[in-house]
Amino acid sequence: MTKTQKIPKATITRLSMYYRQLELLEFDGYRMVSSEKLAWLCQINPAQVRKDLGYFGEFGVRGVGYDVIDLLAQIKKILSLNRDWNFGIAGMGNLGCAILLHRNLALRGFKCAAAFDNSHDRIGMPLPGGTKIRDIKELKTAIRDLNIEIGVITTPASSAQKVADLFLEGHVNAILNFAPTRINVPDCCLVENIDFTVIMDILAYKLREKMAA
Amino acid sequence: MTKTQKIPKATITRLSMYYRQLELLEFDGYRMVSSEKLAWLCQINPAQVRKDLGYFGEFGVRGVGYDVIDLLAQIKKILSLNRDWNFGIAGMGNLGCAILLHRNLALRGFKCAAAFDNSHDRIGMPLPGGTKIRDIKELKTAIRDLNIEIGVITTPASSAQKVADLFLEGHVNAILNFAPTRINVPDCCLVENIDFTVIMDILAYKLREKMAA
DNA sequence: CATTGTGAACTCATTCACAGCG
DNA sequence: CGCTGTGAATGAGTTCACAATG
Repeated sequence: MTKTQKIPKATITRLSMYYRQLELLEFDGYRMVSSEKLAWLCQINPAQVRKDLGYFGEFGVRGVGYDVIDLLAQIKKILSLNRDWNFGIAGMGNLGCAILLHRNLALRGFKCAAAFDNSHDRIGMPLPGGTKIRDIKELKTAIRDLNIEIGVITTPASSAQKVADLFLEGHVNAILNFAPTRINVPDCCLVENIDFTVIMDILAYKLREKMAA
Repeated sequence: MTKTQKIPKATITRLSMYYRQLELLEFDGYRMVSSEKLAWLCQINPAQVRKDLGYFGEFGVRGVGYDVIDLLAQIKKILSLNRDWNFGIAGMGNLGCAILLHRNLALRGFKCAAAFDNSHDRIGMPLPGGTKIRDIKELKTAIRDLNIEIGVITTPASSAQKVADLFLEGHVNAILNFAPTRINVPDCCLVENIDFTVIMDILAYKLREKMAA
C-alpha cells in the first residue's frame, strides 16, 4: 500500500545496503532472513529495517521473516534497478576512468554510454567496449543520441559549472558531482555530491576529537 | 566557550563547506561576510550558519558580520586543518591514483605518504614525489615509519576487509573506505564510507520518482 | 540599526513496545 | 510462539523569532 508519504533519504540509502546484503545472503544459500539478522548485517536497529520496508509495502511473513529472493525483487523495483540507466562522464582523468571501469555499477545496470573530455590528448582514446573518448563539445548531441539520463562530473572544480550547464542544456536532470565545488542547477535537476575533501575534513575533525578525549 | 555538547555530524560537513566558500570570498577580496551571504552561497538557512558556528564560539560582530580571514582561521583550527595529516592508500587502480593526485587534498594538508598494492605489475611503479608503489605486505611497517594516521581503501570489495585489518594492526584508526562493501572494525576506529553504487541507486530512485510525478 | 547569538518551537528520523497474524 | 507491521514515544537537527550588542 504505497502511501503518498515523505520517505527519508536515509531510508533509500539503507535500501541500497539491504539490497547488497541480500545479494550476499542469496549467494550463501539463505532462503529467509529476519529483520534482526538483516539489521545486524547492516549494523542498525531491527525496527529501522521493518519501518523502512513498511514505507513501500508488506513484504514479510509474521513469525517467519522475509523471503530473500522476493525481497531482492521488491527492492530492485523500489530502487528502479529493474532497468538500465545510461550515464555520461565528463572529465576522463583517473577518477573518470575509475567510474567507467567500476564493476559494481555496470552489474546493477548503470552503463556508461559515453565519456567526454576537453583535452586533445585524451579525445579519441579508445575505451573498453569499442567506443572512444569524445570531445566535450559533442556532449549535447551524444546525450540525445545515446539516451543519457545521468551526468557524472569528474572534472576539476574550475570546469564543473560549465559541464553542469552543458548537461542541463541536454536535459539531463540528474547529476553526480565529484568536483570539489558546489554547482548551481535549477530545481528540476537532482544533484548528489561526493566530495573527498569534505570527508577527509570530517575524519580529521573526529580524529583530533578522539585524541583529545 | 567550547561547551561539551553533542555536535551534529552535518555541522562538521557544513563547516567544511563554509571553509571553502570563505577561501573563495577571501580570494575575491571580501573582508567581511554576513551569515545571510554565507548561507546563500551554501544554499542553506542563515540561522543554520550561526548555530553551527555557535557550537564553537562567538566569531562574529553583531550588526556587522564575520571577518573572513578570522573565520577561516577559526574553522581551520576547529577542523584541525592547521596541521598536516598523512594518509596511506591501499589499491592503486584508477581510483587510488585519483586520490593520490587530488590537488585539493594536498592543498589542505592531507598528504599521501605511501601507496600500496598487491599486484606485482604495480609494485615498484614510480609515483610523483620520488616514492614507489609498495607491496601491501609492507603496510604495517610503513605506517609506523611514515606516521600514517588515515587509511584509504580503494581495493575491490573482496580485499577491503583484509586491508582494513592490516590498517588496524598498524593502529591506524581512521579509515576512508571506497570499496562497495561494509567493513567491520572495533569501536576505536573511525570509518567513513564513500560508495558510488549507493549514490547512483539514490539518483535512480529519485529520477524515477520525479518521472512518475 | 543591522546582524549576531540563542532559547523555544517545530520538523524530521529513529527506537520502543506491543498488537496482529501466520 | 516468533516475527512482522505500526502507532506512540523519544531523540536529533533545523528553523524561527527576538533579545543582546557592537
